[in-house]
Formats: sequence, structure tokens, C-alpha cells
Amino acid sequence: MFAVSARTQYAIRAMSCLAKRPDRSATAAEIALAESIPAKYLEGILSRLKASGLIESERGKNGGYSMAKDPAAISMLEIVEAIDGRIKPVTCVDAPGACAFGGDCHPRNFWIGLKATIDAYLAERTLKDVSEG
Amino acid sequence: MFAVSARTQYAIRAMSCLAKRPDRSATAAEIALAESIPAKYLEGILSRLKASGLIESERGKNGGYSMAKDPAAISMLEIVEAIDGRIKPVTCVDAPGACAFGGDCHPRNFWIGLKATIDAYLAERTLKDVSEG
DNA sequence: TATATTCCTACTATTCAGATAGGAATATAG
DNA sequence: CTATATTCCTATCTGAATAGTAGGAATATA
Repeated sequence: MFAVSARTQYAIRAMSCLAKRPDRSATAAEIALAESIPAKYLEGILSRLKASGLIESERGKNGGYSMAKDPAAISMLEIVEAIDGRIKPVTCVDAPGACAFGGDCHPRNFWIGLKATIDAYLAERTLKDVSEG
Repeated sequence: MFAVSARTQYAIRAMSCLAKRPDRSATAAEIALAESIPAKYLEGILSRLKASGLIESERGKNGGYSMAKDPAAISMLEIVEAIDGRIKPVTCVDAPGACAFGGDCHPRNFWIGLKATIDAYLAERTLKDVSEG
């Protein structure tokens, strides 16, 4: 229950890998090799991380990816949301009545509270914290 | 991300339904109708809840399901675990090295902490809290 | 021009959640 | 003893999502 997708786990490892190289950049192939991630699959992950502004990229020869911010300034929530979107235990967390049970959804506040708890945990930890163990 | 299965949501509603009838029992068909749950699907859910000791059942005519405990004594964690098993963000939360990345898994403690946070939230709330809104 | 890279689109394979179907076992009422 | 209402058990189907693959276009460097 509440399993984290392989994609998100790959994303965290890829970010950690980049965080370890202060200035240098790394190619997708290098990261894939270092972190045991299928290379082609990783490309799609890096694309999402870039779209969220967490990393930068250079195309062409000598291209690659690099951190866009200080690892201490990137929360785990940012990474998770970049890959899998917002945490949403049930569809009605955002809008009341947006689940199969309509406006009469007693458990709703319970799930909203859970979301807030998870969000807080993830927002409190940074990439630096996690990549250093 | 972190979507709760329909099964677990159904289970919570079914438990709430039973919690509202102090002594009486209800048949699967009655609960299904009251909570808009596919009747046959619900049977399997009630079976798990019974296996975990949260509800009791009587077979045959005039049979049905009823609460095995006081709703205030049933934590949401018990219900969730009865349906979907233990919370496990990554496979290596229980045993180090039990993920694809072996013993060298830096994010592990991060996920263990998340599991503990979620478990605590769920353990703190009871069926009574949730079913009353 | 050759090469190394990111980037984009489409496809495949596998798994799993959600649901359905049919009937066996069991209890009650008449 | 029979009809009926129920839980209980097993098998199957289906659609969506995840994980991964394939091929090549765009782009930058030497």
C-alpha cells in the first residue's frame, strides 16, 4: 500500500547523482549507468524534472544535465510532484463532491488531513538530506 | 500520487455503515445499496475485514455482518491494513537490501520515516472519528 | 561532415485494480 | 424436508496504468 513508483525512485536517484557533481554535468547515459536505471526510460524522467525547473540541460555534443538549484534548496515534495503530480489520496481532496460519493463524503476531511501530513513530511526534507543518507 | 484504492474507500464506508447500527447486523446487499458499492465486490471486502477480526458474520437466513468491536476502538490503520496490507512506500522498508538497489540505498531511511508518519496519522484516528465526520 | 547528445512520438508488454459470474456451504422458517 | 436467504469460495474478464523499448528528429561540437 502507498507504493512509490519506480519512476519516482529513479528520479530521486538521478537527482542525487547530479547533486554529487557540483559544477559538472552528466549525460543521461552516465546517470543511467551509475544508478542502474534503463537509459531510455531515464530520458523521460529527466524531461519531467527539467520541465519543473529542477535541472537544466544542454543538447548536442558535450551536452548533458546539471542541477538548476542548490540541493539544499530542493524539497523532496518538489521532486515527487514533478514526477507523479500532487499527492491526492482521493479525488475529492481538491474539490468537495469530486468523488463517486458526491457531497456526502464523510471521510473527506480525514484524507485531506493525511495529504497535509504527507506533504509536510516531504516538504521538510531536502535532496541534500536524502542523498547524504 | 498516493491514491487510496477504491477497495479501501469501500471498506471504510462499509465499516461506517455498520458502526451506525449499534446492535443490529446488516447484509452485504444492504450495505452495498446504502453505500453505492457493487454488491458482489463488497463481499470480498467484508471477507477481508472479517479475517482481520474487525467484523463478525452469520451465515444463512437472517445472517449478515456486524461490528466486532466498539468503533472508537478501531483505528483507521487497522482498516487500511486489513484491506491493502502494511504501508510500504518501497520494498526495502522492512528489510535492508530488499529493493533493486541492494544494500546501498540512501533514500531508505527517508521512506521509513514517511511510513512512520503515515502510520502514526492513521493509528491516531478511529472509525468513530471518521464516520462522524 | 561525423558524432554525441537531448528531445519527441509511438509502440509493446506486463501487471493490477475493479468488477462480474456461478455456485457451494450453511442457517432459518415453514 | 423443502424453499429461501444468506455468507463464502473460486474463476474469469476488462480496462488502465506502469515499466520499458524503438526509432529517429533536432541540435550542438569538433
